[in-house]
Amino acid sequence: MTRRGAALEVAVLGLLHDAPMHGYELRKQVNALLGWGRILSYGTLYPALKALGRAGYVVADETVDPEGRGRRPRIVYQLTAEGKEHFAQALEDSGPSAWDDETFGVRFAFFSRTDAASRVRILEGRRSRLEERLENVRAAGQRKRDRADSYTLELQRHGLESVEREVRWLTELIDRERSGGYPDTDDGTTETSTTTEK
Amino acid sequence: MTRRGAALEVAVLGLLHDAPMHGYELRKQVNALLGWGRILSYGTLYPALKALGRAGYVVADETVDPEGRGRRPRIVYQLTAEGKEHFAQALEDSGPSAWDDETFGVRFAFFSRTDAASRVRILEGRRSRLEERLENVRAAGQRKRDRADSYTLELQRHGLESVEREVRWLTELIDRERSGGYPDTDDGTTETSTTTEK
DNA sequence: GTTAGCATGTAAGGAGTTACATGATTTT
DNA sequence: AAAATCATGTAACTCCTTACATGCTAAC
Repeated sequence: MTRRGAALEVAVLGLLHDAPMHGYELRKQVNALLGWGRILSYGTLYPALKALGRAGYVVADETVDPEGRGRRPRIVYQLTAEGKEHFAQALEDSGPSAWDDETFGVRFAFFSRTDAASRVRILEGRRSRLEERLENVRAAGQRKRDRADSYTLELQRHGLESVEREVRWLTELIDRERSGGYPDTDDGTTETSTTTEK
Repeated sequence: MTRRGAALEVAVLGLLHDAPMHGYELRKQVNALLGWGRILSYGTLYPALKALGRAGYVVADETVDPEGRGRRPRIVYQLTAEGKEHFAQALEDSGPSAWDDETFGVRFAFFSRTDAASRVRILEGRRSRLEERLENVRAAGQRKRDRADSYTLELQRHGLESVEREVRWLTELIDRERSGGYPDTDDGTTETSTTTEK
């Protein structure tokens, strides 16, 4: 299956895994994570939270009056055990859906919770995806059927360079992963045992 | 107005302006233009062409049997006078909608049909948009409420560098536009000094 | 002769935005 | 006192993808 809208779900689950939060705060964190232009609206977030609740992955606690004052009660969401389980499983998925433009960033942001083997698979998958694109664009550049004024060419040149740059970045990261450059994840949630065989 | 789905419309109109085409060919050209990942489906293209037809911007000619052989008739679309008019007007729009991630590339691709003043406005608008983003991300980096493991940091660093790189690219292009055989007209936005600090 | 590419569409649905609606709290 | 920001949602709509449906033509 690997549904398409997985990016938001993973982001929300991951952030709530870090710490329980209410919607307003969550939105800001998600925007920082997905960031770079796309801004998540409440019209997406709240329904998504409800769906996550129906699925049993989060629970909504209406925290009344945090400190003694008459503060408006805010609805704080937190992960259930099922939610943690589901998140862990989502992080294991290192297939094509993890290489998408939209998804990759989020998956990368939670790499410290992802096992090293999956990390390398995702990075390599992403790299081949980009190399494939380069291949196509370069091939298209050969056969001259397409429009080729100087601006289109300039745009293509810049795009090509950007992608090449990201490929080099990925290569560096892969090398670093292989040589164990990153400190190993040691948060409490080390898939202690039993869990999740497919 | 400035509808959101303008990118596809401008792309189609612009490509048909270059030369009449049938849908299948058009799709490939649009993909080359919008390219870099997103692939346009027929489910989007054909309804869009119908809508453009209803709006009076294109006409569909069913070319029967191009050469003598019993070839399947293909439906060739071409711009009407209204379509050309509408396209020209769309190219004049150098407001915020032309600075979007999705739109900017398409608008840039048709710069050779855009007048020089609009070109500069679009490039500058795009640049300020990106600089605004940099500002926000850098500010967010200061206050340490957000998650900050090494991977998130690495992602942010790379994103920052990419955007900075695009800003430099835009600056080069703007300089080139200004010096490129264009007498310094009184286009209102004279920031001859002051800029680029900060 | 069968696979790959050419060619044109429709129907259903997903993912998200905008605009609407409402009100409390904090800062200036 | 006003403005900004906090806080939570709903309804309508748009853009686009996926999957379906159909059939021709070129190449291997």
